[in-house]
Amino acid sequence: MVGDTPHCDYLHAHDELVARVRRAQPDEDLLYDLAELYKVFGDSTRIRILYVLFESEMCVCDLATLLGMTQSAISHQLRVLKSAKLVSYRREGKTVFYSLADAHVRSILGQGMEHLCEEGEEKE
Amino acid sequence: MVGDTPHCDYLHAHDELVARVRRAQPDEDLLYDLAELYKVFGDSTRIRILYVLFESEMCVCDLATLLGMTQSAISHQLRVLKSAKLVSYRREGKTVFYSLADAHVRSILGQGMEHLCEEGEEKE
DNA sequence: TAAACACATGAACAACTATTCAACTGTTCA
DNA sequence: TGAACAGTTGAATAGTTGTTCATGTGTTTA
Repeated sequence: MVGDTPHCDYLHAHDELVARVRRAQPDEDLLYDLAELYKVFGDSTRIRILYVLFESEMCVCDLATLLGMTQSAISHQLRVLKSAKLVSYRREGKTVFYSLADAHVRSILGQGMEHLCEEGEEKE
Repeated sequence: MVGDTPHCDYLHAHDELVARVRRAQPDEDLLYDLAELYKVFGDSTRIRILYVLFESEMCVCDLATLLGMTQSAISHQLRVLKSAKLVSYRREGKTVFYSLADAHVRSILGQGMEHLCEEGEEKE
């Protein structure tokens, strides 16, 4: 799958650097899982759901109404959020209430928002 | 595009909540951009690139060697990272060195990793 | 100037993903 | 029990995306 990798002429000059960096890399599987986690945040429907739940727990139907989408679409996305452990839920009769799973979700969203809002300010 | 949205029977009972939450929502475009930002993190090749740059600035060729991929693939992904302002670069002769753009990138990666590593511990 | 090198880019293809539609749970209440 | 409701799920489809291959750009050096 890898084939012949490129090889810049002065790579040997960087050999030590490359080796050091390689040793410092986290486990490949961990990085894969990390990407999978961010992939979950990388959809505007899911982000909107998270931001609604940021304010209050809510049932599927109200979420659908609020976001102007079908229950089915919302439910599919909640499934993704649930399996990434970003939301939790409780059942109350026919209704299922979803809420944010933990504080990490809030802080991840916060960091991302900060990055967005500070763009264009830091070059001088 | 929206069609008829669902409407659970007791929605009227939640009207106030729904209205309050709706007012608290960030601008739709902002949430879209936020999702776009996370989408950039949501690919294992790009995550691996970021984690390499976490350790040291590096040229495209060394990145390709380190990750066992073609220059072209890396270059395409660097383009994505660049336009999301997650990496910056400097030219030195024929070579282009890439590095992490700012501290946000580090802290976003850190939060994500924390979330991953704490999974399974918080249920009791 | 021409060749060699590091990198960027456009088109094409394969793999993935979000939404829709239809059918299916599980709960309530008449 | 059975109808109505809230939510879930599977299959299908349209849209998106990552990699590859071929080519193009910009820099160095012979």
